[in-house]
Amino acid sequence: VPDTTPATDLDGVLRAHGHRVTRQRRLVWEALRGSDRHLTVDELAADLSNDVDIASIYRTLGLFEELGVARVSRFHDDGASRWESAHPDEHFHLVCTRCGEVDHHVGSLVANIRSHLEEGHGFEVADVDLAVRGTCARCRAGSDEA
Amino acid sequence: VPDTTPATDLDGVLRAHGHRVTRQRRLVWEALRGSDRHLTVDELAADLSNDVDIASIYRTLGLFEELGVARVSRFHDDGASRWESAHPDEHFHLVCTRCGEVDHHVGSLVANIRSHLEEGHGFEVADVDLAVRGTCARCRAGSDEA
DNA sequence: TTGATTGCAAATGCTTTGCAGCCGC
DNA sequence: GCGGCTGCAAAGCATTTGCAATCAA
Repeated sequence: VPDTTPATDLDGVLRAHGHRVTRQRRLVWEALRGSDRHLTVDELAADLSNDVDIASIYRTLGLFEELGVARVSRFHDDGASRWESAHPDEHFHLVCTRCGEVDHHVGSLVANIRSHLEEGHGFEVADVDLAVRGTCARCRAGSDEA
Repeated sequence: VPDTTPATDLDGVLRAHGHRVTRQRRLVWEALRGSDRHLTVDELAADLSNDVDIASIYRTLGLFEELGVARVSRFHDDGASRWESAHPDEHFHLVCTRCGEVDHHVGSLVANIRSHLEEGHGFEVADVDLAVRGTCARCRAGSDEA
């Protein structure tokens, strides 16, 4: 299910902030958008192995995050960050500890959290990062993927 | 505000699972419980510098997590894990990106998330990890801590 | 042309691991 | 005494950084 995100005009965003449009940035962007999964830097590097150096991938992802077009999470305990292109709908992550799958769950929940905190506690919410670990329906049904 | 957590019988928990009670495990446990903050391993190591080797701190924390008496989070983007003794009330973390403080927010929200997912989606929830980044009320009031 | 950006390689920092000696049981 | 634990030092990995060459504007 590639091309999850509505077409973001990467070139425009870059130029609007005074950054240059480079082949590498376009490639990283396409790799991010072309996947429906959360990608580790290693996975991105594998995709782009001969085209973009891993150091540039890191720098590019950092820039994308700054520009608000990409998002990181660290919900796996293997120490590796996972990236996705920024999604317009706020969502949270369902992490299955059995099969490793990470699903998005879109709903009003994140908005509820925001307003709850803004109104009740004077906390100005910038970013809600909600990860739920557990066992997904598929894994619960079939005992495992033996 | 030390001693946040109700007295957990560490010795009992360890023995119940066939682990040995050692001086180091007691010391790490006291250091964890004696702080109201989330501690990095470095901070723990500083507290216990001449008493417990850092490798043993890592191993001990891993064991504590397995036993359910300690909890890790990685909501700071500095790559360092932060530990706290397991709290009986489910809560989520308010991370102020201005002053770095991490507050707990206890409420029904986590329970809501649980039931929402269990009932609606067949997802068996093991662990809810909710981090909200933003600016705390104190930092919003006084411009900064200059 | 010019300075932002890249590639390469070295370095950093957190965390893990192998192993000999130690200590709880 | 036995086997689990610890300390020490040496890896392991993900990520960052210095620097000369490259390329977008």
